[in-house]
Amino acid sequence: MLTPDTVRRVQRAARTLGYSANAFARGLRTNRSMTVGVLIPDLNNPLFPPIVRGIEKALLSRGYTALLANTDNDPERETSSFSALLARHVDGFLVATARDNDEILDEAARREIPTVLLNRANTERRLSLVTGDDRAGIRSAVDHLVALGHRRIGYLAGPEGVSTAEVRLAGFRESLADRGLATGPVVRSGSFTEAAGAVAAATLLTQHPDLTGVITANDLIALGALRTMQVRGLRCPEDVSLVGFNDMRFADAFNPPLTTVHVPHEQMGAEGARLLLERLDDPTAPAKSLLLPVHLVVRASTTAPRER
Amino acid sequence: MLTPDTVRRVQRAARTLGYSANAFARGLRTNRSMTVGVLIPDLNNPLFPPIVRGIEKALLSRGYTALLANTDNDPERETSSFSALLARHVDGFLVATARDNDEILDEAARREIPTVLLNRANTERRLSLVTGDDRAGIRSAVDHLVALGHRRIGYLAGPEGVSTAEVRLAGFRESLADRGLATGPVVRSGSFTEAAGAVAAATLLTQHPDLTGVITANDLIALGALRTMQVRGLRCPEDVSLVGFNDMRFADAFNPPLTTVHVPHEQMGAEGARLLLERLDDPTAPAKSLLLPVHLVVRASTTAPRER
DNA sequence: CTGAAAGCGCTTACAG
DNA sequence: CTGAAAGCGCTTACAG
Repeated sequence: MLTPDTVRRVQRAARTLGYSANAFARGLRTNRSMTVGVLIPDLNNPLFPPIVRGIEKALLSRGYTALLANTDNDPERETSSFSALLARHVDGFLVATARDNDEILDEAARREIPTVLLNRANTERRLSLVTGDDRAGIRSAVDHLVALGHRRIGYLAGPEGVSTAEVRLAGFRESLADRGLATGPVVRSGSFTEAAGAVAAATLLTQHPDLTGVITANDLIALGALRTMQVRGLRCPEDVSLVGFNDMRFADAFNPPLTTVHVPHEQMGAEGARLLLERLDDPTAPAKSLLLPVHLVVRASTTAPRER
Repeated sequence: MLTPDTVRRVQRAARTLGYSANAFARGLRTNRSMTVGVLIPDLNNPLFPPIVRGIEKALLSRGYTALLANTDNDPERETSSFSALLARHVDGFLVATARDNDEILDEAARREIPTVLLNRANTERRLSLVTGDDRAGIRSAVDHLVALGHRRIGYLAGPEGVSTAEVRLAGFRESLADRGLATGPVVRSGSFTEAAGAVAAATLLTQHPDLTGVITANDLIALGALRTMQVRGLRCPEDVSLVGFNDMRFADAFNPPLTTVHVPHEQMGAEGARLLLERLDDPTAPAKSLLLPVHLVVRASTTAPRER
């Protein structure tokens, strides 16, 4: 018979000696690793570190550790990182890589590993996910420009086949239609990067020199557009007003500070982790979609259109 | 007797069936996890994602996986993350958290877990490390301002007890002395952040309104200084020239684009991982210090001092 | 309620 | 050279 006192003394001894159960032996026996795989497409994009932070905070309190893999938007690295995580017996996945028709999602489903999507919409699968309300975000950007008096508004879209790009583009078209405005010109940026955004902006501004406002699918594309405008001697916002998306870190330090749609990324990570923990606790829990509210942050890159 | 052909067929079958050895069982037996713990002080600081990327690239090819922990510069989270990594039997540590007198380093040494420091100098321990050549970097910043004609140069230092802060500050004082200039005024920023940098810049510029040039211990502090100058109606570079450190992502997008010292962070991560792999392959390998070359990138935040 | 025993899936030292 | 056996350190089903 162990007295409570004995229990306490043993626990204290264990602590002072730095004992902790061997994770290998435990995992081998229980088939659980207390580990979650996190797939991030581009850690250098400032939108992702806050997501990772939210994830880590939510997992840590429950004794889980995040295994982070940065795929650099490279399908091959995505596959090999995914395999490495599988081999380490992660209990679940948080997936922020954004390609549609993703075979890693099929594989996770086949192995019945709980998976939650972050910052990307669902495809046909029944997976839990957390996104910002992209449609409402783009709508607030359109409303802002229209309220300032803009009527000729262009759009720099994200790459094809990426769900956030598609939702935001659809939101742009809908919002203009709802306002009774003709569909503005759209140019796709080849990727969510500054370089691709600069190229796309050059095309858009050359083909449509009459535009007074441009909305972009994310802040990096907006930054590329700023650069293109500068090269061409176009002033922002006097000649063209510009709106970004994400309110990523440093968007307020650009020249000019960028009007953009704020997305609560740290919360996104935390909520995603929480949804995953629910599934880990109860594998029969139903899939959920969480849509986080977003809001426009008005800075100096937008103003009323110049008279022409 | 297994023919080579049989071997091949078995291997193929294993591959198609998706077999991979159970990592728990292997770890239990071999006491190796093929896993490396990475401690990062602040993933939201753009200097760290490239380091992580370099680490991951170098580890992946050798079959190791990085377990990333972001400590938010919080000693408590550092300790708990470190314990979580220990419990997962990481084979080694890459440590970029920068507090001096770090008990986690003692603990790693006690357990004989190979450890490499990134972006921070050694304390008394005999550990391998990789840093940028901070001294030379600050010297190039001083030389640049002096060559432009500046004589009254101030310095915004990093927080006390952080090795990079101390080395760069010493470099500033040395460089001025070597140039035969009086030591310029120094104000410490409470942390390597924009907010703390803004506060420190306010103090420096109030106490020394005659300064024509300011060098900062990192780009975030410089960004805070830019903000303070803007609030006070001081123009950069016309009134005060400003130099950052790190050449972090987006330093070229600031207003004005920041003159700063470029540090090869991705290479830093990769070299650090390589040093760690050396130790893992041969625990008797001697400790090495790697000093990576840096260079000044001149942008629009520095110019010749105004006549007064 | 308690304690001994089996077994998770590997690797490796050892017998044949 | 080959193959069977032991054992890593846990957890848990089971006998007492």
